[in-house]
Amino acid sequence: MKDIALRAGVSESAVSFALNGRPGVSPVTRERIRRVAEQLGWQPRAAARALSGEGSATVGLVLARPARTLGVESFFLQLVSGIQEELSERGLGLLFQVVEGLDAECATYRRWWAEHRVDGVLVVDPRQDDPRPDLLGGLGLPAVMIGDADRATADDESPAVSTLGADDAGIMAAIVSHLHALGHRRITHIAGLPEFAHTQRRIASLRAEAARLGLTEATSVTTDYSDSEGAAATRRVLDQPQPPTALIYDNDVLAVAGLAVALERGIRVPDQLSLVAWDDSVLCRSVHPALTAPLRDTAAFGRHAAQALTALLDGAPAGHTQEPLPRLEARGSTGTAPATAPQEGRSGPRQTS
Amino acid sequence: MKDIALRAGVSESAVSFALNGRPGVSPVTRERIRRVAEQLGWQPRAAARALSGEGSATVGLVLARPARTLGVESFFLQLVSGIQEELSERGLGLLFQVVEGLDAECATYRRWWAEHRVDGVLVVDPRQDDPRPDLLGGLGLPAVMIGDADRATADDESPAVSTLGADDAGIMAAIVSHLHALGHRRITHIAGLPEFAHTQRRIASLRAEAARLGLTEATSVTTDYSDSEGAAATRRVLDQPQPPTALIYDNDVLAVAGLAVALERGIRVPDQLSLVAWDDSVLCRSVHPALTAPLRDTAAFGRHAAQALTALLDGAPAGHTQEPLPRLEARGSTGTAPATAPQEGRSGPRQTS
DNA sequence: CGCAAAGACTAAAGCGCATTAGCTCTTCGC
DNA sequence: GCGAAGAGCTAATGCGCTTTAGTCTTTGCG
Repeated sequence: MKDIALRAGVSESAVSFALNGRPGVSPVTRERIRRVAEQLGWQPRAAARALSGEGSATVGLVLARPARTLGVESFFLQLVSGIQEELSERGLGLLFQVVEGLDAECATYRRWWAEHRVDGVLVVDPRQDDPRPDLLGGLGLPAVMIGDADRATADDESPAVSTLGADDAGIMAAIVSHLHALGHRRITHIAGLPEFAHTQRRIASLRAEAARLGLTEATSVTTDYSDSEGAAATRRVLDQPQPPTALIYDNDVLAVAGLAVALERGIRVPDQLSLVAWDDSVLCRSVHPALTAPLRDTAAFGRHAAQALTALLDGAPAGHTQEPLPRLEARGSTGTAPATAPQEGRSGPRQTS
Repeated sequence: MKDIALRAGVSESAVSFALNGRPGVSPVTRERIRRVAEQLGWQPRAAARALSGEGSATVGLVLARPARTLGVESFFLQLVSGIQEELSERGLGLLFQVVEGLDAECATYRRWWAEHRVDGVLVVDPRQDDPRPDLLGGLGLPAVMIGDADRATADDESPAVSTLGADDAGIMAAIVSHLHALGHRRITHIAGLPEFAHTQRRIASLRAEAARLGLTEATSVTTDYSDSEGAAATRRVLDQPQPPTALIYDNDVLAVAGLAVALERGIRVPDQLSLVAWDDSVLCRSVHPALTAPLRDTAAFGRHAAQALTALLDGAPAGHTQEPLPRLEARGSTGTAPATAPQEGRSGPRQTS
């Protein structure tokens, strides 16, 4: 910067003014300085900038999931990819951290805050009684809860925390309607981790929809999102005396694992059993039969989250944004329910080809 | 820090010395300062630290893949997870960026370097005639090429660039041996992007192994790693007059897509066709039949990469590390080759159940 | 014509830490 | 007993940028 000032024959302050669009330099001087800076390929040093008032030009994202379930869902990289699109435009960096649990996640926020390493954070996997909005609100660290949050908390206490909602209820309604229209009356929902708020919302939505449609046999079982628990839960459910004719899985991995169990048992999909995956992904399209799934635009979701955060960083008040309802793409894994003979024993599990 | 100095009754310098383990303070004073600092929950501000000589305590990782193939492989998140384990211990942050292409990737390195935003970078997907080692070497930005690199370049020009090699040749040899032992004589390799160095190495290794074993029909076709190209390539290969009896896929997504094609055509796996996936993942274990795959410890791979980088940051000379050869896990997708009747027309494709 | 106000620019302070030079007091060696 | 050495600490400087408080010049207007 000193160089630029020297070569342009002005003071360092003038350079700073010129390059940051501040008033105090004539248009002609400004242009001259701009040219010199560009010629020298100058870029402000991030640390210096951060030290003198500006933020760190970085937002944080921490992923707290057991290692076992990491890296299986397409969801996160898609989300991050969308987040980046928005952040890059604003010249913001993304500080990324993978940790084991919630405590470590909170510790990470505290550290980032203390070190002034990030200007804000994006928070995923909202939970029931989530301590994070309060924590972040208390620290005054701008944040966006991705995938909704307890509204009660969000409203009162933490004006720095925005929320971005996915329409879990709407999606669940669409799925259940789809299955109901195909004649399914016994539906089981293989859900994810019970401590996640969206898991609870989905479970509640299933119950509500079932009530609305008069379905008496619509239940949810929770898993840890891992393939092994997905397979185990599927086995358990299919072993019931009156197994369901349709299964709803909370993510693609669970669904694929479930599909494998069905194939392994010689159960024909979708003739004998219909499957729905909550998240669409390459996975859902790759397996045979392809899995019916809601077509969420995850990258857009990430983009919107990043937008909500940048708005917050610009001083806008915290708010709530709702994602539009995605379309449910019917694929090969869902079909008309098998003829409902009252004595269902024969079409149950254990049909080894 | 001023606070700490005040409360401990010493100067700021003493605090700095004490907290950074520098000589110049008595043990008892040091302990007192430590206690006060802890009590106040003090953390050095990252920007200030970076400004005064220290590095930015951050390393960068940029992912340059077409959006289509993003977020499908478990590989990356696993890798990142391993990287983090190592970095966290050293208090280093990970700045993460997703871009569309190689040019954007290089631009990102330049910007990070100019802004002093990172102390070093981890580079994935080495390519043929890769411009990145030279670029990074030229900038003097410490870097680790993950998954080997052109040794020629690495040796001479860029003393700041280490390489971490995966034993592609060894894995390919193991796979081919496995298939050969099962009686397979016609093998096709559905590879990834041809511009990646490891793709070329795998192709070359297949050729070498085939020559060694006297296989005349061992070929490779390249794809962009996407499920659609994986499926398309599989169809094309199976449509040949003398289709192969075994397919080797360069990642899990390709393999799963290929498996779906086989199932769709009613080709029994592994009775009529054996499949091998290069990367193991939940995916490979979830589908039915489960896919034979080499059990690479991807998290360890990431850990080692991070270790190589921290070594570099500590001033160690650049070097090359080699990952151990992973074990090939035989699963349901590989079996003995179908009886090789000279007239093979019947067991070809188009067997609709 | 004189004075105020606006415009263009510079000097200097400060952000929070690390570091170097310097200062004081004790201890040791001869 | 006196100088040197060293331990324990403080004062001051600098990192590269932003920003505030000026300085100087020009312009407008009564």
